This record gives sequence, C-alpha cells and structure tokens, in this order.
Amino acid sequence: MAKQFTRREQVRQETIEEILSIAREEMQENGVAALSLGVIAKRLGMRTPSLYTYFDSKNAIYDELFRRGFVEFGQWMDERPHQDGTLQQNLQSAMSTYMRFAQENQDLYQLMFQRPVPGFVPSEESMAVSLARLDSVRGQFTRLLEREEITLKIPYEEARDLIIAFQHGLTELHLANSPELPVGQGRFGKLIPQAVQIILDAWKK
Amino acid sequence: MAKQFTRREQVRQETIEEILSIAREEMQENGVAALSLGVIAKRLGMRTPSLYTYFDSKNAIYDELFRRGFVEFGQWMDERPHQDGTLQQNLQSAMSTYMRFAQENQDLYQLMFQRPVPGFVPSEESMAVSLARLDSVRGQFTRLLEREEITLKIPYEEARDLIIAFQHGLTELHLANSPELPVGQGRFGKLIPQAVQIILDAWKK
DNA sequence: GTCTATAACGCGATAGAC
DNA sequence: GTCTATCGCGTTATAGAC
Repeated sequence: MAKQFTRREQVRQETIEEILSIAREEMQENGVAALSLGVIAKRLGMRTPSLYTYFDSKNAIYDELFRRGFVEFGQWMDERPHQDGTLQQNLQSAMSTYMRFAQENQDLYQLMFQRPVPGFVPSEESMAVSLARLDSVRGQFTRLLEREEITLKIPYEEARDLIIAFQHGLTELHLANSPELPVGQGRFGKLIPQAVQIILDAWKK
Repeated sequence: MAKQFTRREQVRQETIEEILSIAREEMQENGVAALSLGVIAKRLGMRTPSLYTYFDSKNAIYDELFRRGFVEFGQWMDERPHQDGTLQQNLQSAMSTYMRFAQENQDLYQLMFQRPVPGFVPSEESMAVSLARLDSVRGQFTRLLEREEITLKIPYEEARDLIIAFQHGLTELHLANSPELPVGQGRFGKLIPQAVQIILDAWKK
C-alpha cells in the first residue's frame, strides 16, 4: 500500500528539504563544521527551537546529509560513462567521476570522507548505507581488474586498493590546492590521465 | 646578543610547554576540534581565563602546534633513512616516513593537513614555515627523479606530484581504516612496497 | 496533533577589573 | 594568577495558535 501524503505532510516534507538545502549552502560557504542552527532558522524565518520539530538535533541534519551523500555518490559511480569501454577509459572515468563528485559536492564530500565535525557519528542506518555504497564501488574496481587485460604480481584486492588510494590522494590534493578549479585543471586535478598511464604501464600485458 | 632568561621567564616557558603538551594529549584522545580550554586549565590546576596569560586565544595554541608540526615533519623527512640508497629504497623510505609521521602524530597531522577546526587559520608566520617545509620535501622528490635512473614521458614536477598523491592517499586511507596499526600493517598501511613497485615498473629504464 | 514562540539551562571562548 | 561578566551556541521545557 503506497503511503498517501496529506497536504500537511507534504508541507512538512518541503520544509525538511529546505532545511537540508540551506544547510548545504551554509556548509559550502563556511565549511561543514561551521554550520549553525541559528543561521538556518533565520533564513527560514523561524526561531531556532522550532527546527527541532523537523530534526532531533544538529547531528541528525548531518546524518541525513551523510546518508544522502552516499546514495548520490553511488548513483554517480553507477552511471559514470565508458563502463563498457577499455580498461583505460574505465579507470579514467572512475577516477574523474570520483573527483568530480568531490569537487561539485565539497560539503557532502567533507562530511562523508573527512569527519570534520567533533561530535558527529553517523547513525547505524546511515553507516550501513555508506558501507554498502563503498562496497559496490570497490566491486566495480575489482571486476574491472578481473577482466584480465592485465598481469598482476599482487592480489586483485591489493591492486584495487592501490587504485583507490591513488584516486583518493589526487582528489584530496586537488581540493586542498585548487578547490575552485574543475577536474582536469589545477596542479593535481589534471593528473588523472597520467595516473592511469602509470597503472597501465606497470600492469598491462 | 643571546637573550638571557630570568627564572621568571623560564617558569613561564615551562608552563607554555605544558599547555601544549596537554593540548596534544587531549587532541589525540578526542580529536583536534574537540580541544577545550577548560580541560587544559583543569589539568594545569588553574582557571580557564588564566590560560590567556600564555596564549592570546585557543587558535594561538593551534597555531603554535601547527607551526611546530611542520618543523618536526621537516626533521623527519630530512633525517629519513636510505637517502643515499637506490631509487626504490628512497621512495619506500620517503613514503614510509610520511606515513609514520602521520600515524605517530595524528593530532599534528590532522591540524597540518586536514583543517579540522572551523575558525582556525594559520598565522602568516606559521604558514611561511609550513610552505617552506613542504617545498623542501618537494625538492627531495624532484632531486630523486632527476638522478635519471628512470625514463619519464611527463615532466618531473608531474611525476613528483603523482608520487605525493599516491603517498598522501595511502596515508589518509590507512589512518581512516586502521589508525591504531603501525605502518606496514593494515589494508592500506602494508601497500607502500607495492605502490613503489608500480611506479618503478612504469618508469624504470 | 502539529507548528511555533518564549524562556531558560549549560557550556564554551573570551574580555576586563582586581 | 583570580573572579565576574558577556556572548554565542545547541538544547530542553512549556505554553499558546492553528
């Protein structure tokens, strides 16, 4: 039985979305940890305590964004281009997508991968979502490598983790050095093709 | 003319060191951003406002630790083993030292490379120290590559940045996944030799 | 019941007077 | 070094309005 929303519930849902949207804007502007309930409330035209009708705590807002971040991230990775292309195309596409997600969603990325908030610990449910999505992405990499276009002297899992580390390092340094530049530009943002080349040169038959 | 310390100044200096030492302990324990002046004061047996005799603000404490962190980091990298060894030994030593520094000084590492504190911006002086040390480390890498044991299709600067990204990614993921395990163990902490091997396989003559 | 407001608590960093 | 006071923050309690 599909749940029918009353008008009241719809309005409520819209307010929730607005809170999350404002929260993201503020996080983008001033950093994830600087988010303040007072600012959200002011921008919504209400008093701070009224927010507690919609979220149990500030961390509950973080938690919902954390969870949605991983859902979104999973979609980006699932729908990335060149999935039936060559290994080289696939690796470039995967790394670029990862970096683009981070660059275009720096607020979510910080929340998801950098733990910048003192008291915030993801709820069990959000953590489960996060682990499932990360697992799915790991699976993509492993399957890529198992296609056997390459010769490895090390287990697939290690090869996969090396790629993940490379991708993560490039992304972190891109965001640290030129966060405003799109993927493909900047000291680190332009190095994805070179990174893929190293991997292929080392492993390709 | 070397400055002579009066006894008064010595005692004061010792208190400053103690504040910094307690701050590091607390940061290791509860995370960098969770540091509280109240706790420091309590452990020192004084009232919170009294700390302002020694530091102008909480951020001034962060700033001093940030600065010292980079000095310490520079020493680790300057004194790392195998500097007159083979390229492989050098790369492994550099990456291991970087990761070891991060693992054994997680508080400083967070402060230096992850900006986990909302309002904290390093002072100009500390920033200068930081940039100088990072520059020196970059120089080490560039010189290593210029020894010409390898053939590159890309500029030295790009090759160097690829290595830095690899090293950084492995370190971040090691700290995120098994912060308590020493370098050499754990899913990512054990991958340094494999990472170096990839680089060498791709570039070695 | 659902939303909002006001008041108040507790805690943190910080400024000023002694 | 202290004490006192301020200010901003997240949070709770409570009571009125729809």
